[in-house]
Amino acid sequence: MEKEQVGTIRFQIDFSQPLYEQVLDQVRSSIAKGEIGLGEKMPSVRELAQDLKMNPNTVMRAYQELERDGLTEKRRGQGTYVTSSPERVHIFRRDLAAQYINAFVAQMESLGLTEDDVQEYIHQRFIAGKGEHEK
Amino acid sequence: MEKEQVGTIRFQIDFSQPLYEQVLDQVRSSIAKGEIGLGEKMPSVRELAQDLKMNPNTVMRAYQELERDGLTEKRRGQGTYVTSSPERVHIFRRDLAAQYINAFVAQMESLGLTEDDVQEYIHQRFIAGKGEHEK
DNA sequence: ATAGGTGTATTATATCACTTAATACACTTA
DNA sequence: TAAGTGTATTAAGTGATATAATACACCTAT
Repeated sequence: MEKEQVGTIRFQIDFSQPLYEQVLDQVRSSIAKGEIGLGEKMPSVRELAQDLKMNPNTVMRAYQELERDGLTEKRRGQGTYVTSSPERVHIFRRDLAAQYINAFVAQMESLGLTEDDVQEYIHQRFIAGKGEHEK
Repeated sequence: MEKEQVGTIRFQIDFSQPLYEQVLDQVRSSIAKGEIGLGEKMPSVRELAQDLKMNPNTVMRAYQELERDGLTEKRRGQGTYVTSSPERVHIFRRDLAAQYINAFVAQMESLGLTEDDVQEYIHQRFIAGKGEHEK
């Protein structure tokens, strides 16, 4: 697993998934968790591409999706900035969470599991995940 | 969405995901929910391929994965049968559920959500899903 | 004005996963 | 023997992903 720190953002890139998708997910996560501050300047397309050893077009694809998410804003000739609106981040988090949950519940139902089963599993899983940091 | 009934199994095939994966998931679900009985005979590779309008090789790929799951057994020259072992089905359901949950919890944590957030969301989602049948 | 940094667009090329098609073989049952 | 099983092989086509090489319009600092 490639581990790279670019500005405020930590990246772990591998080849299990499309590169643009990994960049997208990890920047989304950094913004959602507040690891990158609101209004902060993002690395330029070329800079990030060079640091992550990938093509500028690939990074571009992730950046365009971030703007569609409402998480970033482009300023012509200047660069890309994290949105200054806490609401935008909140809305994004809520929407994506809903999307993840729908998919997850569908998976659970396809296995014939009930809500109680799921709640219990989730609880166990969160307990198990305690204290696991930077493994 | 293509809707096909083949023997005891209902299929809904589209082009959003790999075909072999959709076949795999839907047969897994049918077995996990007990919609196909233990020991029951599966449609032959060629028959299912014809009914679902896809290539036998594609169906084969799904069938081989099903056997690796421990959900089916092949009898040379005869056909493919659902396993007669309830334990196998149980183990499969538990393992796959754990896998789904790990991925899901990772997604939730990447959005900075806590266990309480998740439990509440799940609860709401299950309530919302009540009464939605055969839409 | 110029140089260098922004995001963006285009064209070409390469690779890989997925899918289909056409056969062929060994096995089992009627 | 004939028909139906799973399986294997080879060839071909398609689309998503990624890279490479350029080019352009915009902004800012020198």
